[in-house]
Amino acid sequence: MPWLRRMPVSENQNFQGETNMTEPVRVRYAPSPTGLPHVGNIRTAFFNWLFARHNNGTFIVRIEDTDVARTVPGALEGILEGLEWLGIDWDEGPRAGGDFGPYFQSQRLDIYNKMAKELVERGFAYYCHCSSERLEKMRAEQTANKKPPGYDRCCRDLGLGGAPGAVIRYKTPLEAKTTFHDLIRGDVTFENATLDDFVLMKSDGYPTYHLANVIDDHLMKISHVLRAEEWLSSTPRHLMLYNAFGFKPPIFAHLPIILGSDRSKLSKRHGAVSILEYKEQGYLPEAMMNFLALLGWSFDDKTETFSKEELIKHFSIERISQTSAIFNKEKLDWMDGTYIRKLSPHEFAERAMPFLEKGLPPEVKRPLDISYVKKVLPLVHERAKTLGELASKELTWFFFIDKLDYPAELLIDKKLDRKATAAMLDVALVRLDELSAFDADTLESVLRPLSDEIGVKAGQLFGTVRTAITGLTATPPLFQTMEVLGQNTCMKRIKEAITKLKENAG
RNA sequence: GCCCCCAUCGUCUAGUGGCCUAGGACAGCGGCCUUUCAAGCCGUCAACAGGGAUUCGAAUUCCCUUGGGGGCACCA
Repeated sequence: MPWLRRMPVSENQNFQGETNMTEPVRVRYAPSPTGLPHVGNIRTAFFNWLFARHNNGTFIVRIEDTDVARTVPGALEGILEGLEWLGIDWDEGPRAGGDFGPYFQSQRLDIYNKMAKELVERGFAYYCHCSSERLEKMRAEQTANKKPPGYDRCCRDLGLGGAPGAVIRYKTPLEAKTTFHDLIRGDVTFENATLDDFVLMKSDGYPTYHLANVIDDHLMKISHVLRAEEWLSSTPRHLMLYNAFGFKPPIFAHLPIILGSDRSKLSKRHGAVSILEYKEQGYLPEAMMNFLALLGWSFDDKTETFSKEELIKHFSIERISQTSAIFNKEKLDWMDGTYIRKLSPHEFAERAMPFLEKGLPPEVKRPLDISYVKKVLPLVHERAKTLGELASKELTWFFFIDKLDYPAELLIDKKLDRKATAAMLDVALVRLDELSAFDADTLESVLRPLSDEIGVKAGQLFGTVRTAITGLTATPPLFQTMEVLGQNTCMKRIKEAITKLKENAG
């Protein structure tokens, strides 16, 4: 009975990940509320969720709030908001409850305390009275002498008792190896001698991640631990703890890390790293989900588009890549564009509205005129990569603002001069004034022949009118744009353009 | 410095000894369409890090080198 073992093990430990499918799949996402929900973290949560859903298992959110100093107010809410935005729901955890709670580690302190003490009593751990100053100095010397930094085991055999300021350390076996089977990386072996006596309980009475995560994963009956690769090197420590406690370890799978464009771990300087930033920028959650799924996982040699249901259906750990992946924002943009284009006009309007309300200049009257917006939106639907950029100068401002701001030169075609341009607009103005209908077809039937009449190419005339009407050279189709803008606005803007040309003529 | 992981187009990847003169996608480039911009369609550029070994045969197996990443806290 391993539970009764009194001395640290010294024989080689082998932990083969038995895929015992008779046990229910229970996986967890265990964020620490120390900052915004990083896309890398969320991707880990997402893969856990996919694995749970694929196997009809349970997805648990557990909050690892054991670092009092680093806890950030609002971080927890942000993390949950990020999950909810993507449509990742959890069966147990904050707000959801469950039979294995509490799901906040800060509320489980007595458990960790009791179990850590038990480890001390049974000879697997010991109290350490070393001050942080001493440890810092020790580390500095080790680094200076190019030695691997690590606790020098000063208190290991002193048989010290608990005291204020003391910590509990694990008595790492000095010999032998720890081997385990990782579902993504195969067998991984560490020499125990390369591991130091790590801290289990901090002096403030909180457990370290190593202790708390092992105890909770066991108590919460976690079957598989899918976590980022940065945890790979602390897995042997966890295994030693499972062994010391006599717990059966879960099956491990260490996910590839997401990198920034310079191949280092994705961080702030690479741009947006919080999933909520993407929400605010108007990316579609379903596109984000699809994109994230393909960062480190693939289905076959050609499928790029997956609905949530398809992802759940096809997801498997075997198809997770072993290689870290660079976050390719260009591809995200493309994918988001494809999802936007698939939206029905109604749904597009529905989802775009909040972004227009937020992003259009303040002088535009709120609330926006919905029926007008619904006329504008189809013209920009296939041009937007995100909902957020819908409310940009380039895409929609000119539909809503009163006064256009652009240089007169923009009106003038390369092969024409200022005078000819003004003359062209003069004629156009007259023709448009005569119109009783102002729809795209009518407009084309009037303006297209006009170019012949004036002796310019259609594109030259249209280009100048386009700029006069929108202040831009790249816009949705001219006649449809004019139809939406209406006769009055178009006439007014052409007049303003003519004035602009004549004013600066000298 | 020590430990661990990884290595196919610029990027995400397919590829589990012969189907590979290496496939797809994004980006790039060229073209078509066209009133501009998009979208769409067609085409094109572009990779098995290097060296050994195993084998009739290696992107696929093994070893070494190199390169990249991660870890080495009273942080998670």
